[in-house]
Amino acid sequence: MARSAPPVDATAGSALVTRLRQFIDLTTAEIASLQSLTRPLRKAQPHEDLITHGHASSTAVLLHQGWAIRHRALEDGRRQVLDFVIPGDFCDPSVFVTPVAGFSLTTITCCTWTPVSGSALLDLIAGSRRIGAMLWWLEAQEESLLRDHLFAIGRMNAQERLASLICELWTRLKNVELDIADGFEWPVNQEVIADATGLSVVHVNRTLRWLEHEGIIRRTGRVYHVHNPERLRYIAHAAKAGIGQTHLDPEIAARLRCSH
Amino acid sequence: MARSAPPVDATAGSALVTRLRQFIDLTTAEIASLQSLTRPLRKAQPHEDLITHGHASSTAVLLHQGWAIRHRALEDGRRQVLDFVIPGDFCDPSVFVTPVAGFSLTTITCCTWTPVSGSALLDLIAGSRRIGAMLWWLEAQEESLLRDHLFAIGRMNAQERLASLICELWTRLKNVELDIADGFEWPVNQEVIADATGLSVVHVNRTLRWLEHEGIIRRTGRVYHVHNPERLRYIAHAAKAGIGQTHLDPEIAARLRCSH
DNA sequence: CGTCGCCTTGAATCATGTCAACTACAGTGG
DNA sequence: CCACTGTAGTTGACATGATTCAAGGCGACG
Repeated sequence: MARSAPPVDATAGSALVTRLRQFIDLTTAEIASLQSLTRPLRKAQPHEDLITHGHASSTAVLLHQGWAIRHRALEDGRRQVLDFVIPGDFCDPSVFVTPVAGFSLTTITCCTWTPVSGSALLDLIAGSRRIGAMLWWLEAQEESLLRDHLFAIGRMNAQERLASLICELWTRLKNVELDIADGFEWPVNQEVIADATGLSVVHVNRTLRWLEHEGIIRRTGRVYHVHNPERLRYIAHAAKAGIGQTHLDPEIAARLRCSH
Repeated sequence: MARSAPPVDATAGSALVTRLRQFIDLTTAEIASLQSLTRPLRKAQPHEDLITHGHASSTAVLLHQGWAIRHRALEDGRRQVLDFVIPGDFCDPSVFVTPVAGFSLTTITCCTWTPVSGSALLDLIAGSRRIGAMLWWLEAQEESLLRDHLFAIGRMNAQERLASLICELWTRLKNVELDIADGFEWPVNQEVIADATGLSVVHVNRTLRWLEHEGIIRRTGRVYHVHNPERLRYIAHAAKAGIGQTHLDPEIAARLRCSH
């Protein structure tokens, strides 16, 4: 409530604002602050490294458009995709305190993004405690995703892993792209999915076909339609795991409202 | 350099200070601040929940003595240990912005710990930007561990997983208990290890015996001795993965030194 | 019309899981 | 002192989910 914010336009940088506004009323000043995180606006082609594993990375990355992955590889070719980075993701602020990146951040489609330096981050936080808390909250969400992912890979079988990954992405995308209904484009090949789920390409293929055969999802190229959301969530154990629950506590939201 | 801090006594609360002092020169004031995080001092028996999955948890937990695990379970009994919590671990500050815990924090030995509220945390940060950065750094380390763990479970075989877990714990313990040489007590049964590595108890047993048979480790009860550190690190791919690299960047340390 | 990337499928193989039994040891109560 | 119990570690035999290898299909592209 309070003073309601102006409608968000479709320019680059709106993804983070779109995402936050679903949970918090942002003031115009706050929106302006956040929009400052669109400068400088960088464009990247697919398969560009925005952060490289083992290299110094002095800035965090705010993604506005496109898809990217965070991943780490061994010399022998084995690779693990740690998570998928979609518009509105802030990846990863803590780079400020770590001298060397522990992973690579690589685009998989054309992207627009903004590098955010540690000092810019500190200024932003100093300027508004609420924004500081929001950033903190974003990072907590990211960590929560990482834990979900760890559980899935450690203790779930192929079907459950795929189901929970699809569930997760679907939900996250709905937070930043409001027009998403029952389907979304997942612009990655099955090798990437394999590396994300800790499975082999062949088995990912089989399992996707199984999900399709069961009428749980439909696929057209790389567009995934969730045909039976209930069953998908059931298989994914999403009631418990639930990224869907990642909302901001009303009480905390209220606290954010008080502190200026 | 500067004004050197007084020797740390062996009272509860020193674990965090010990850990930080290996990377940063702490002023007496800072040590005092950090020591304030020992009140109230709580004691817990083994198998007590300090945080319960799905419940509200309004405070973070700073562990002084003992071992704990963060874990999450499914109704059907499957469980994943997300990480091991040892003295000096701050677990987990972001609880302040999340209404419901996404995991349980359970002691496995007798512990001493301190609950830290969000406001206490904010006061601490407000009091000293350097301490704020240190806390941030601690959280970054924790996230880094989570990523290592994810890689291990997703892409490594049983031997590599066990090796990297042992490597990790050994290194972390050395940061808080300076008298550790080539061995440490790991006070968990093999079921916990199985849940941490995503393996079955039986296979954990076989793999531990294999590590022992190869002369890489020795075990006496739950005391683990690293007999061939080089080979252990080689198997764990620890050169790349390396928690060992988790040092504070000199440049960043310097920056911390400037900001008061 | 050949090549390339990706998806798909079958068959063989392997790492790991499951089931079940046995050992060792500590505690407890008679 | 013994019998009983429970927890944890250990081991073998077998089952199976997932990997690997290998081949074919299919569309995009030059």
